[in-house]
Amino acid sequence: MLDIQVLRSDLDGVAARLATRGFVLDTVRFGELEAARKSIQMRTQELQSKRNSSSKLIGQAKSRGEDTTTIMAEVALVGEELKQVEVQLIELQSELQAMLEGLPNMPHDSVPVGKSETDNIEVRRVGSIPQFGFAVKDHVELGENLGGLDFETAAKISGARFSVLKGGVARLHRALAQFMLDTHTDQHGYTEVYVPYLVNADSMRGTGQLPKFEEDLFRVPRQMGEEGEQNFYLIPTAEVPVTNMVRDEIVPLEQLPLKYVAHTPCFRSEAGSAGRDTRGLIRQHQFEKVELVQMVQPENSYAALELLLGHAETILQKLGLHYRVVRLCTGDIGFSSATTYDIEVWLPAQNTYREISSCSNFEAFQARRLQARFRNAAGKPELLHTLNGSGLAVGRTLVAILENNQLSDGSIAIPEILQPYMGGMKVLSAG
RNA sequence: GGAGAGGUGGCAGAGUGGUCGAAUGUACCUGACUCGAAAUCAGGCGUAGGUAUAUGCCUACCGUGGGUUCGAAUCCCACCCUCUCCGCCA
Repeated sequence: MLDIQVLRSDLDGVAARLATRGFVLDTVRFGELEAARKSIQMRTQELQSKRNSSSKLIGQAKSRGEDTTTIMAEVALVGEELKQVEVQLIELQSELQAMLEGLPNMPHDSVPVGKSETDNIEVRRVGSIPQFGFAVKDHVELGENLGGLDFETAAKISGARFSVLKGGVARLHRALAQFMLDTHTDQHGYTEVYVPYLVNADSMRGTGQLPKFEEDLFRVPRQMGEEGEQNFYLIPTAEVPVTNMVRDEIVPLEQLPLKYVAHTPCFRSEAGSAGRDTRGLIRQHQFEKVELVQMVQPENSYAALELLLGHAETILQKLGLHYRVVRLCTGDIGFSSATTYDIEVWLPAQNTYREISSCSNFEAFQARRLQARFRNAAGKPELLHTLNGSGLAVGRTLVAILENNQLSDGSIAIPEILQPYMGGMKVLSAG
C-alpha cells in the first residue's frame, strides 16, 4: 500500500511513476474522494466534539441534581446528524481504502522503464552453457526413465499440474531443500522458521495477495460460529506467513535486520496460465520452495537486496549450474515490488533460461499494510522495509540438475556438494 | 468434544455507566543531589488520524464486530484468541 500522505501532496508525481509500469491512476476520482472525505471528516469530528462536551455537562449537571432536559434535546439533534455523517464517512473511507489497496508499488528510480519482459535487462551471466556430446533429454524423459517421476499417477490422485516423485529423484529433491536450508542458516546468517501453510485473509492482505489476486490462490472455507464463514488460504509462497510474523509489531532496533529462511510447499491455482508449461515440473499447483525473507531499516534495504540476491546465487554456484541475473523493468515487476531481480537457470532441453528465483525489495509497501515497524534511533516507530527472494525454488532446481547433469546413458551426475545428502551417491541411475 | 478462567498502555496490574487515554507499580528518558554510581526526589514517557502560524486544538483506539445510552473500558449480543482441567488423537 502506498502512503496516502504522498498521494495527497504529490498526486501527479505518483501517477507519473505508476504510469511507467502501465498503471493508470484515476487522479480525478481520487481528488473528489479526498475532498469529500476531508469535509465530511471535519464535520464528523466537530459533531463528536460537541457531543462529548455536552455529555460531560449532562453528567456534571446531574451530579448537582439540576435539570438537563434542554441540553439533552440539543445533543439529540447532534446525535441525529452525527449518525448520518458517520455513515458517509465510513463509506468514503472504505472507498478510498479500496482504491489505495488497488494501487501497485512505485518502482524505484533505478528500475529500467519498459513494457514487458522483453525490456528486462540482463545484469550478468555466471558460468557457461554446458555442452553435450549427445542429444539431450528433458527432465520429464530423464525422470521417467529413472523411474522417479510419475505424472500419470499424480493425475489420478489429484489432477493436472501435480507430480509424484519416487526413489532417488525424491531423495534428490529432499537433498536440495536440506542443502539450501543448511547453506542459508550456516553461511548466510538466516534463522530457520517453520510456519503455517494455511493463513487467514489478513495475512494475505498484508503481503498484497489480497484483495487483487484471490483467483491465484487456493481458498479453504472454514465454518466459524453459527453461520460465520472465514477462509483459510493455502500459501502461494512462504513470503506470506514469514513476512506476516512482524505484522502489528514494533521491532527493537537492535534486533534488526531480521533474516528468516523457510522451506515450505507453495500452492498456486495457476488460473490464467492454462496451456502454459503443461509438461513437466516447471509449473505445478504444489511445489517446494526455500524462501529468504528480511526485514530491515529503510536506509539498508537496497544493500540488503544485493546481499540477498547473492545468497540465492550462491546456491546455484555451489551446484555448478549456469545462470543469469535479470533486472525486471517497470512493466514486469510484481504488484508489491519496488525492485526485482530474477535469477534464471539454464535448461539445456529447452535451450533457454528459466526463472528459478525472484528477489525483491518491497520497501515499505508491505510494511504499511502490515503495520510492521521498528523503533528508530529517535525512539519513534517507523515502517520497516521488507524483502524476499527464493533461495531457491526446489522443484525447478531439481529440473535444472536433471537436465544439466545428465549423462549419455540417462543417468544423473550428483553435484559434489549434494553427495553427503545422498548417502555418498555420485551418480543417480535407473533401478 | 466437555467444563472453567481470562483478553486494559513496553511489562505487571487497578478500574462495572459520567471530569478515564485510563490509577498504581515497573521499565525507559530528562533534571536535582553525588567525585561518580546506587538510593532518593521532581518532571516526562502509548498509537493512529484530522486541522494547520501553532511547543496548539480536535477525533478515534481498553481482543474483534454489532447493540443499548445524552454518555460505554464498564451493560447486552455474536465472534476470535489465550490459559487450566478432562476426553480423544499424529
